[in-house]
Amino acid sequence: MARKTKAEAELTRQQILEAALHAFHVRGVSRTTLEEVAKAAGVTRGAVYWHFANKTELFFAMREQISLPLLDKGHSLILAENLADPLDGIEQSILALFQAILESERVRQMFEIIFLRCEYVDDFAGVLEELNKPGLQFLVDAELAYRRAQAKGTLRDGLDPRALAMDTLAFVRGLFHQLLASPEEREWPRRIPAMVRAHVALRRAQSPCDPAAAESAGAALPRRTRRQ
Amino acid sequence: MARKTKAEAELTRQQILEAALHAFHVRGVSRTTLEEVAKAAGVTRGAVYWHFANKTELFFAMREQISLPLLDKGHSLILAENLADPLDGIEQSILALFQAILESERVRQMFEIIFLRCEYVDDFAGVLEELNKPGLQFLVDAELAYRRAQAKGTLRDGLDPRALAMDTLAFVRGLFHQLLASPEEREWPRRIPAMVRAHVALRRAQSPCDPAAAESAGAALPRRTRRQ
DNA sequence: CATTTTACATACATGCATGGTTGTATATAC
DNA sequence: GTATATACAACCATGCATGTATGTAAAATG
Repeated sequence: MARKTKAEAELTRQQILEAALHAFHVRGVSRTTLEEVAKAAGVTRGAVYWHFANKTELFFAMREQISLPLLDKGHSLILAENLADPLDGIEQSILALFQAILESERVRQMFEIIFLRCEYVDDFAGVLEELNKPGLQFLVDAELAYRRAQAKGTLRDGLDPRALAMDTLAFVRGLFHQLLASPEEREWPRRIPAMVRAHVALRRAQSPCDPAAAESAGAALPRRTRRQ
Repeated sequence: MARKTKAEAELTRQQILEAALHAFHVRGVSRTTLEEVAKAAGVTRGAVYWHFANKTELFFAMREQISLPLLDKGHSLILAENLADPLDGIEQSILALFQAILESERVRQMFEIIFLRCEYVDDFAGVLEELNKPGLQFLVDAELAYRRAQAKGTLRDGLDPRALAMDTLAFVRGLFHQLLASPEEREWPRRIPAMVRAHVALRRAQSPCDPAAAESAGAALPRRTRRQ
């Protein structure tokens, strides 16, 4: 057919990416055919091969487009300056991540593809390291946040920031997978914020030997009003 | 060729399962060809099709054979009676799970296949529910264990057993995925037990206003001697 | 000992996904 | 305004994975 203008070409590129997202989500990465992607995007395989060298590059492009903004936001939230309590930064960044998944169909589908509909071998083995990088970044950021909280006295005594960071990372990752593995559960929007807050609350300092304070700080489902 | 005796047939069945484990691990489930499995097992595709209807059934059989014993062991450990502290049951069952992965190549490969080399669509969508079942079981068991600890006074005050169980499940699942995602890390054998013990230690009761006790109970890397 | 069933190996038919090639009409550069 | 690069569509060749059908020799059955 006729040649398209640059803007139109970019549009079909986006349509192909969007079609790939849905196709990968429904059929899994390896079973999806570029023919399916093309048809869903309203083009032929020729167009797909024009914009992307092969299925692997299409996958990487799709993933990158959706995940990069999320990582930036999380990183900036956790280490936000001028926080009354650095633990709030940890709490907020985790909450933001899960809210993004709960609110955006696209984001959730992308993560479902990455964690449940992709086989990490051959070309895709490299993605694993990519997936670890945000985790390592969170580990560093969280440890620093915990250390700041320790300095400010908002962290419980006797806890090691590094160990806490690893524990929190495991918690986030696990909750992540639980959410992705059972997306039909309608309680998540209420349950997840409660679990995240309970997780952080376990680590907050409590006035020693003050029963009232201990109760509010250690409660499993604290109804604290959000700061900031 | 010649017909084999029943014992020999069972042996080739096991060889096929073993070959499938390795093939799935190296090439991913969807990319592995039954021809590859057959060749690795020293038979032809005819033998594979004789013992298993198709790749899906082969996958299920492989998974079931390895995972069933693990689930039984974990369940019995967490709810073991006559424990001085029910929290030790939680700790021990989690430790046993990770030890199984760290010690057995077969077990680790099986989990890597399940979590990193399989796409959960079509025939395999049902596996997701299977994967959730152990989690739900652990949730029930852990909540009960936390409740028992609460009754015995070994649990910190102000904590909700149900919320704790969900938190611990998320922690275990997350640590699980971290371990599987970076198996080359040689520190896991030391790090994981420390993290598990630190996780449980955060929830143990501490004698209020006793600095010495608080320090030992809340320490991030407690060197407690194992009970039982 | 005759019959049947078992435990495979071998061969065949089918479909489909991939990658490459070619064609082409138009936007863009000069 | 001409030349060239662009943005695809259409066509083709190849290979490979699956499933099934058939062959077969020995074990199991009675």
